[in-house]
Amino acid sequence: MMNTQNTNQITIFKALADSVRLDIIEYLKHVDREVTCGEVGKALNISKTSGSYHFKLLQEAGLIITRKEAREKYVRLNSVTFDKFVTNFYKNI
Amino acid sequence: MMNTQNTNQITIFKALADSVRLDIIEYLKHVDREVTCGEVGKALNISKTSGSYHFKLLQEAGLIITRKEAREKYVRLNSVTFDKFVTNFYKNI
DNA sequence: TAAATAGTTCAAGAATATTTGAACTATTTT
DNA sequence: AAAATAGTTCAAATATTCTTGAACTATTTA
Repeated sequence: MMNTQNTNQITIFKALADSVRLDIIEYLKHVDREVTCGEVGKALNISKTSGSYHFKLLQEAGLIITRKEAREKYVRLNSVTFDKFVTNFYKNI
Repeated sequence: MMNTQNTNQITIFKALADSVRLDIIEYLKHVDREVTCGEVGKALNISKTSGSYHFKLLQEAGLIITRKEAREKYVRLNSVTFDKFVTNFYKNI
């Protein structure tokens, strides 16, 4: 399996520069456990296709860790990357 | 004079999600003093118009402090905002 | 084994963001 | 006073990002 993770500052900032992805991150941070893409999508009202797109970008930026189990894909925040680059995370200040 | 500064997480991330603006920030961080837009533009090979656009976004995100003196506009990093939200800043990791 | 479920991929369309050049204001230099 | 310089604004062109639906793979359930 090839490594698709890209730990460039700009990749991370681009990944964070979208409200859908910030919603996802906020959700993952809040629940603080592994959840399926479907659960996140339902909770945040994101379509499957759009979710797939956004989870991919977050994963490529190294901001989430994903694991496929059978039909489902589990995601959780990658707190190593997240805490390294993101401080004072509040969606609204 | 109206306040155009917008301290939202997403505004900051969007401001950081562009290579021209990261170049500008890196430059300002490196020189560590007030410089004119013109100096930055020349050093980084950014056109006046494009520079004007990018400096505006950085200012609106609160990432730089600007001061107009006669013909020239001086800019410097706003380290309060920058240090609050950006840690481990290296353009390439 | 057929139907349902979870997620991906693709191409097209829509929305946003960036660049460009021309015209402009304001200031400084000649 | 004319020319040069520093920067801004605008609208048009271009580039990039995001959303959508259809078709797809793989797995699970009825």
